[in-house]
Order: sequence, then structure tokens, then C-alpha cells
Amino acid sequence: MSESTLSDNLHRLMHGYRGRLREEVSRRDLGLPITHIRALKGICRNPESTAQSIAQRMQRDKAQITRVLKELIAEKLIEKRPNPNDGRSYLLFPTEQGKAVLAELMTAEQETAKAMTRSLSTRELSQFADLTARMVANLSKESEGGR
Amino acid sequence: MSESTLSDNLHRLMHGYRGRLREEVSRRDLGLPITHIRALKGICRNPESTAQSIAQRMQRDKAQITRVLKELIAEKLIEKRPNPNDGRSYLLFPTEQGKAVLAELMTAEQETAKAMTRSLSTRELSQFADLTARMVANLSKESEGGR
DNA sequence: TTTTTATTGTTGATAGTGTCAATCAAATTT
DNA sequence: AAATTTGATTGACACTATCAACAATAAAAA
Repeated sequence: MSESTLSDNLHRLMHGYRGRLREEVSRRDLGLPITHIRALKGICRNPESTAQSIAQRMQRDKAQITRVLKELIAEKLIEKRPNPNDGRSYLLFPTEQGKAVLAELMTAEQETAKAMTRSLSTRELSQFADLTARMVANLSKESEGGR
Repeated sequence: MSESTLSDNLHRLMHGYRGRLREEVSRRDLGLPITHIRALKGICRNPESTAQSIAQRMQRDKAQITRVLKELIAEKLIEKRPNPNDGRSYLLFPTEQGKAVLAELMTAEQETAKAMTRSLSTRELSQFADLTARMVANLSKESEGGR
């Protein structure tokens, strides 16, 4: 039995993490879905962000990103201005309110991570980060390896 | 910077994993969504399964489970029979076809896991499993700890 | 036993997420 | 100039998650 608990463990972890984060977020009366949070974070952290760059960084469909951005704009957490270097695209900036909200969101995220990793040592945490990153890399680069 | 790549790493890993698994599954012309796969797996592995037990094991909403089961039944991968011990519930059984499909699905899952973990040693793999399980446990048990 | 409460499964409603295809405008290449 | 590519948007749809209400049955309390 338990031939591949890897899969189930991943699902459980992700589900648990997202649920807990949502709790922390709504406890602070920040009614933002997780994708919106991640997008806002990306925009705050990376100046000169465009819809395209956010989509790439999050590895999400650009259609999805367009909709998320539209909602972030509607809630006045970000704004977009024409990109002086490319008439097709817009640069994305957090508003003051957006920055403030993100700060709270980051606190919520840290609380969640803290609860989730409360029994892990620093060493184990960095091991986990390392392993995760390597698996992500394995999944993205297709061409090489055993195929 | 990078205060909490933990969150993003998890998202990326999960997204990558699910995408890859979906690929493997559809390559084999098994048009099953991932939740359905997990439910089928649970039913095959655990005799005497009920909707309730599946929902608990997967930590999913029972409404969601009801719908998934309905579809698995429609595709003749499982069947349900009245539970002799409880007039409210039904016992779930895989059909022969269901068992056959699951076998293929498990192959797909293993291929995916193999690709994802191709650069990890056995030791690292079990470390990862251990850390994941501990985090899941941290998230489920609320009461104790620092709160 | 009768009444009350809890559990199992179902349905409806709605929100969030992911993917694909088509479109328009601007940029780039030919 | 014409053709192609790219950035953003929209439409359509499938998948996933959550909540509330409900009927039937079971279990507990009175």
C-alpha cells in the first residue's frame, strides 16, 4: 500500500495551506482570493510589472491574469498606466492602499507559514525549500533527462 | 526580499505537478479530472468506503464528493450499493473497468512522480515525505502549540 | 416509546481557478 | 507595404471549493 502518498501528501498540504491562509486573511477582513494576493505581491515586489510579466512569474494563463488585475484595479489596490515603451501594454503600480493591504496580507502569510512549519527546524525548512525548488525545476525543463 | 518563497514554491510545485499529471493522463486517453482520480483511488484502496469516508480521507466537502461520485458512477468506474448497516449511506465499489482504469492512472501518477523527483535521492524523497506529512499535521491540529 | 438531535447523502447557489480559442491593436519582421 | 508576432482582452467552458438547505435515517434524550 501507500505506493504514492507523495501525490496525496501534496494535495493535503496545499489544501491545508490554502485553507489556513484564507482563514488568516478573512480574519483580518481582507476579502482577497489567493490568486489576487499573489498578483498584488508580484506587482509590489517587481517594479515595471506588466500583465505579461506577472503571468510569466506566476506561470498562469494570461486570460486569468487579466481578470485578476481588473478586479485589483476595481478595488483600487493597483493601477495601470500606459507603458511608454510599448503602446500595447500597461505598467502596473500598487496604490498606497494596495501597499497597505499587502503588508497585512504578508503578515497573514507569515502567520500561516509559521503555524504550518512550527515543528520544523531552520535546517529542515531550508531542506524543504531546496527540494521543492528542485522538483519545480524538474517539472519545467522537459527536454533533458530520461526522455 | 524573498521573505516567503515557501508560499510561491508550493503553488508552483502544485501547479506543475497537476499540469504534468493531467498531461500523462490525457496522453493515455483517460479523461478524468484529478479529483475523480483521487476518489477512485480511495475507493479501490479502501474497502467499505462510503461517501463520508472518502470525503474525510480527502478532506473535501461532501457536496463536492457527491458530485464526483455521481460522475464516476455515470462512467461506470464505480458502483454503490445500499449499506446494510446504515440505511442512510451506500458502500462504494470499483467496477472491473474502474480497477483497470485505476491501474493505468497509477502508472500515469508514477510517471509524473518519477519525472518530478528525478534528481532526488531516495533519502531526500523520504525526507520530503516526512516534512510534508508533518506540515499537514501542523495544519490540522489547531489547539496545541503557540495559540 | 416518543421526542429531539445528529449524521448521511443530495441539491442549489455561488465563488474561485485553469485552459483554450478568438479578437484587436500595436510592434516587429520580411 | 504586407505579413507575422506579441500584449491584452473577451468569451466559453471545465474543474474545484464552500456554504446553506433539505430529506431520510440513526442515535440519543426525555
